[in-house]
Parts: sequence; C-alpha cells; structure tokens
Amino acid sequence: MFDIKLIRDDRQTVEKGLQAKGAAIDLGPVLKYDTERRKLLTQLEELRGQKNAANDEISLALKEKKDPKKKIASMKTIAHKIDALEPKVKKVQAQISDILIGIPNLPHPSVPVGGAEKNKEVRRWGELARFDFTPKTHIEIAQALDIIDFERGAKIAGSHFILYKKQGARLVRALFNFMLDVHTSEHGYTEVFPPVLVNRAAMTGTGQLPKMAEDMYFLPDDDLYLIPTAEVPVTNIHREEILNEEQLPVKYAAYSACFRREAGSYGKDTKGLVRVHQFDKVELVKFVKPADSYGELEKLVADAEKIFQLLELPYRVMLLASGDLSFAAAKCYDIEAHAAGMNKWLEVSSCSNFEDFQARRAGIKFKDKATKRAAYVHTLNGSGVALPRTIVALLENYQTKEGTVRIPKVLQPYMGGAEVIRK
RNA sequence: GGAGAGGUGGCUGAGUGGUUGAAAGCGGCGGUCUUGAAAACCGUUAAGGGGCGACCCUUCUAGAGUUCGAAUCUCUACCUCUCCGCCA
Repeated sequence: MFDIKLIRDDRQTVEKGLQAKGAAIDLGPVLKYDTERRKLLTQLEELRGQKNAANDEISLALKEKKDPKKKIASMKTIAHKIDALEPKVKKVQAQISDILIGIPNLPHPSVPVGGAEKNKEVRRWGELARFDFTPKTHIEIAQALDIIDFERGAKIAGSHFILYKKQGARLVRALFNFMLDVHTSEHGYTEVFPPVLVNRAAMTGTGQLPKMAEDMYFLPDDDLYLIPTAEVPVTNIHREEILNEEQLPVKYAAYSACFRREAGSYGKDTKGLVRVHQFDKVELVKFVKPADSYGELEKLVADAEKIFQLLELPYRVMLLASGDLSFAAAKCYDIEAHAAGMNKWLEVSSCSNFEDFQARRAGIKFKDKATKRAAYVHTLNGSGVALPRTIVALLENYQTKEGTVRIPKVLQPYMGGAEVIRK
C-alpha cells in the first residue's frame, strides 16, 4: 500500500517517480478523497466521543440506581447520526485504498531514468566461451544427449513444460542442492521450504496482486494461486508481524518450483528452456533495517553472483532503468549469464530492494529501539538463482566437440562424481 | 469428508452485555541493591488514525447482524486443535 502521507506531503516527488516508472497516475483524485476522508472522520470521531460519554453516564446512572431512560434516548439519537455517517467514511476509505494499492513503488535516485535501453552494465565477470567448432544450442545438445524430452513434456502438460531425464533430471537436483548449500553454509541464509500455493493476501502483500493476476495460475475452487516465485511465500512468512531489532537482518534461502502463465509472451522464446511455465529456482529473501537496505542489496547481488563464479560461467550485472523496474521494486540488478550456443545474454537473477513497499502492504515491522516505535522493515529478494537458464548456459558453454558436456568441478559431487554428461 | 472445541496484547492466559484497551503471569525496558552480575523488590511496557497541543477516535481473526451500548449474544467466512473416516 502506497503511503498517502508521502503523496500529501511531497506530491511532486511522487509524480516525478511515477513518471520515471512509466505509470501515468493522476494524484488529484486520491488527494481529494483524502481531504474528504479526514473531514468526515473528524465529524465521526466527534460523534463517537459523544456516544462514549453518554455510555459512561448510563453506566454510572445504573450503578447509582438512577433511571437512565433519558440518557438512553439521547444516546440513541447519537447512534443514528453515526449510522448515517459511517458508510460515507467507509466508501471514501475504500476509494482511497483502491487507488493506493495500484500505485507502484518509486525508483531510487541512483536508478537511471528511462526504458530498458537505459539499463546500465555495471560489471562483467569471466571470459566468454570460445570453441574451435560451431557451438550448438542447448536444445540440440539436450536432445542429442537425451536429457530433456521437450515433446513428452508438452504431451503431459502442454508446450513450455519440461520433462528432464537421466543426467538432466539429476542436474536439476544437483543445482538446487548446490545453490542451497552455498547460501546456507557460506552466506548465512536460513533454509526454508515453503508452500507453492498461496492465498490472495500473500499475493497482495508482495505486490503480485492486483496488477499481475493474468500471469498467475489460479485455483478458483480454493481461491489459491500458484507462486510465480518463492519470494511470495517467503516474504509473507512475517506478514502482520513485528520483529525484534536484534534479529535483523533475517535472511532466508528457499528452493521452490515456480509457475508462470507467461500470458502475452507467445511467440517469444518458443523453444527450449529460456521461457517455461514451470521452473525451479532458489530464492533469497531478506528483512533488514531501513538504513541497511542498500548495503544489503549489494551483498545480495554478490551472493547470487557467487553461484556463477563457482560454476565458472561468464555473466554481467545490469542496473535496471526506472521503466524496466517491477511494480514493487525501488532498485534492481539483473544478472545475465552468457549462453555461447545462442550467443545471448540470459537473465538468470533479479535482485531487488523494495524498501518498505512490500512491508507496508504486508504489515511487516520491527521494534525500533531508538524511537521505541514499530517501523516498517525493508524487504529485498533475489534469485540465487533460476535453474533453466543456468542449465542453458551450462550446456552451451561446457559443450565439447564430441557432443558431451563437461560438468563444473563444484557440481561433480552433486552428480555422483560424474565429470561429463554423455549419452 | 463427519463430530466436537477454540481463535484476546511480543508470548501464555483471564474475561458471558455498560468506566475492560482489556486481570494475572512470562518476556522487554528503567530503577533500587551489588565491585559487577544473578536473585529480590519498585516502576514501566499494544498497534494504528486525527489534532500544534491538553486530548480524542479505532482495533479482542474477518465480515454482517441484534442492542441505546458487544471481546462478551446471533449468522457467515477463514484459520487452529481433538476424535473418527480416507490417504502419499
């Protein structure tokens, strides 16, 4: 929920931020409703005060064995006035919430203003793979090695659903185990394994609802959604909670399957692993003190990068421009791995600082010792990392002339000691 | 799926129509005592909204209702627990 106070106090900054994000929202109406709400609320509270006072008098009269009839009658009059006013207040409050819930987070000042063309490469790691033969795409490699069956995946569920086989299936298991191990034992994250179905409140809390409804699988009989990322259940672990300042930062690493309808992206990446409806991902989620959140964002990106460094896969880190940011994000880095077969940079991780945007919607606070008040935490999350595109990079970068695929050192223990994937 | 019992502050838990925003305990914070700590004792300690402020209003899972008045009564939804059934 966007902070109405910020709109009230600094309308220009909000408008500028929204414009940078490409969200054309007229703040006039919400401010008008806000003024009206406060006017009505003052009246309502005045009446409620009268009612409470009358009630005290009645209760006192009863105690003193006096007749409260007259007082009851006057309280009745007040109650009628309140009944008339209450729906008006509720209505205007609902109008305000409807607008606020649809306002995206503002970009951080360090974010370049503009569309995707303004995305900025901030660093690059590793050497691009070079071959003395023409490298194949992961589709050709996987089919030749019989480790992915695209046709039968489609037969079972539909196109863009993947059936991994043999060392392909093992590779999936190897990768998320490896990633979880790195993040829990080296980066200090607590492992969680969340539900992949969540309710409406959870989806609203992290900001997927109301805007992203058409991109999610929904089970109407149970009013439940399949998660598009573990960010949703994991961030909602602490929904409507007040955390202790000492326990911050809280850091979770979660493996989950993720489900995306990818509505509207038909015709894009129609083949292979680049865009699929169900995929696996290890997600990192942090709850931090507001003052620490930008430092924590840099660490989060570094934690995700570490996976590619260990896998020895070349990548670059992109700072997203304002127009390319998601609804809830204030600042975001994408990690893009290079896939040699397709000769493309593939987005494999997205690390974002949401500041207090999600915390506000989900009611996640901490007890601030300095002020002795409950304040919103800042939430962050990043993929650490998404599997299918990492598999694309692995297959395409580690392919050999013979058609086999070398397994990076760190993964070999997870692959039963195998050094190569062969048919 | 069937039967029953519940959902109260950071936690446990009292409260069955009117000074109850809510007893008590635990935990937290401050103090006395102590070289320091523990123990003991004293005090303090919910969140949100409005107002410059004294202060006022809201909130006992959520929504609807009964009543002059609801944590307390009624209905609905959701959730939890116990027993039975089914089941990986």
